[in-house]
Amino acid sequence: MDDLLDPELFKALADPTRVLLLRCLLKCRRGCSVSEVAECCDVDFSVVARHLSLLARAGVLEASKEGRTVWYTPRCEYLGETFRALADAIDDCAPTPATCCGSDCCEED
Amino acid sequence: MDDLLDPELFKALADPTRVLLLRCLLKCRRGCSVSEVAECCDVDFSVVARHLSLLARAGVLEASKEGRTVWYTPRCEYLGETFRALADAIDDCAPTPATCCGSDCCEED
DNA sequence: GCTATATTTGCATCATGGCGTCACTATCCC
DNA sequence: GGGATAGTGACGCCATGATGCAAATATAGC
Repeated sequence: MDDLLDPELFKALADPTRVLLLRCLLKCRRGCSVSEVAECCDVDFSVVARHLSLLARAGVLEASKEGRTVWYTPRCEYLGETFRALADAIDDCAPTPATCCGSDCCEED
Repeated sequence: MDDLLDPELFKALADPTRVLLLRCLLKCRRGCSVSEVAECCDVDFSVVARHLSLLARAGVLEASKEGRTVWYTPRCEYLGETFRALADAIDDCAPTPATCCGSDCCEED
């Protein structure tokens, strides 16, 4: 759980522009170059390039350079697994019949 | 998918302090007051109160006032469902055999 | 080498967000 | 009512981050 609730991943997905770009790439169902993705929204090209680079660094996208162009692809498998594991972990914390750890409930491991 | 990839939810989970508080509440497996949660970390009490309020506004926590104290509980069911639906939606976008929409791949609905 | 194309990087600007302090409100107990 | 406790709200400070522009880098084709 402590690994799954990773602020860094959420930070990458916390910006509307980045989410827009990711949605674009997900719908695309194939690798897209920076130039292609940049057509999704009307921010500057350099901004798109930076956002994609950040998403790749966060593990959301995979980047593969081919000549002058960089192809970005969503890491669907990783993302799917991560969010599903997170969902499972959260479910495990669901309100069972009064399972309370008492006053030490706030200790970190 | 467009609803599931919600920057607002991710924004709420993008701060390390907030994630710490949420982890605390998840481990707790019961409602906690602001004061209790505030013992998790060493930021100011008012900061914790603000973070919890924000998490509640984002749908991550549920708040219920009882006298002077406010009890915060993680919305496990909502969160579990949301992340699982997100995982499913992402899986659906996984690289099937060369399913490409051509040059219009970046259109928004 | 020269030029065009694809992307990255540096810089300045501006907005957002996290934090602490303090004042305020609400509620409980005497 | 008066004092203590629980939480909220209003500021100001500071760090981070999103953006656009322009220069720099990398690579392909000639």
